[in-house]
Amino acid sequence: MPELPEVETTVRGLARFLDGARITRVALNRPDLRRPFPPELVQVLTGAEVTGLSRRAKYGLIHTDREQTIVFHLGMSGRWRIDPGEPDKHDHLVIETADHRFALCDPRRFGSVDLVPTGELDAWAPFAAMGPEPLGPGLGAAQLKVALKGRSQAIKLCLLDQRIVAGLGNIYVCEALWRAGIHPRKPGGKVTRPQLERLVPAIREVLEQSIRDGGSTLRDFAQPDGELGYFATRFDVYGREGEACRHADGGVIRRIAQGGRSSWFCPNCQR
DNA sequence: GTTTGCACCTGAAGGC
DNA sequence: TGCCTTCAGGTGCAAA
Repeated sequence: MPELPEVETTVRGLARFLDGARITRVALNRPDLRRPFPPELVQVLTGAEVTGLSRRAKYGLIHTDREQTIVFHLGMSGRWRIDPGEPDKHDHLVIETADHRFALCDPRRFGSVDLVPTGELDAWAPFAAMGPEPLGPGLGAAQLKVALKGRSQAIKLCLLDQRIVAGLGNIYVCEALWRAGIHPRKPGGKVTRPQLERLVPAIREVLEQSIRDGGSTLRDFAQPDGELGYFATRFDVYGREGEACRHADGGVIRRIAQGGRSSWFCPNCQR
C-alpha cells in the first residue's frame, strides 16, 4: 500500500520527467475519486509549467507557475503510470507534456486530487492539523512524550494519527514498534521515555530503508510503461503471522486487530 | 476532548 | 467453474 516511502519515491520518479515541463493536456475520465476533482483543474493546469515537486506526509505535491499546486493522495491503491502503453480503466486523471503522458490509476478510488494555492499550502486544512514529518527535525522523543501525554489509546493507533506524526501508515508503524520493542497495545501515554528514544530512530530507519529500496527500483521507471507507487520491501513483522521473530528470541509473530485493522508483533520482544 | 466504529471502494483470495 | 464472503487499509465523519 502506498505509504510515505512509496509517495516519496513516486514524487522523485515523477520529478525526473515532469519537473520543468509544460502541461499540454489534462483529461479527467471520471468526476471524482474519494471526493470530486476540483472543477477548475483542467483549465488551471492546461498550459501550466511544473516548477517543482515535493511531498508532505503521504501527499504528493506538483507545483506550477500558476501559483496553484496539485496535491494528490494515492489512497489504498493509487499509482502513477508514466507513458502507459495501453489505457487502464482505472486511469482517472491523465496529464500530458510534450514528451510524456502521466496517468493516475487508482482502482479503489480512495485517493484524492486537490488544487491548492501554493502560498496557502501550510494553511490547507489537512496540512494545518498535521504533526511533524517523521524524517524531519520536528519529530523527537520529547515531542512525542508531550503529544502522547495522557493518551489511553494504544500506541499503534496513536502513531497512525496524523496529528501526532504525519505520514505513518499501518505497515511502517508495525515495523517501527517491532524495532523499538514496544507492544502495539501499550497505551500511548504509558510508553516510557527510553522506549520513545528507541522509537524515533526506529521510525526513521524503516522509512529510510524503504525509500532506499524504492530508489533502487526507481531506475526501472525510466523504461516505457514504468509505474510509480509500489515496490517490494522485506518486512520484519508485517504479514508474517506464525513465523519466527527475526530477533531469534524464540518468539512467533502474532496478528491482532486494532481499530479495525491488523497489527503484527512479537509477544516476546515487544512489551 | 478523546476514543471507537463505520463508510467509502475494488480486486484478490479462499471457501463451498 | 462460478458464486459468495472476507479482507486489505487511509481518511473523515458520526456517535459514544
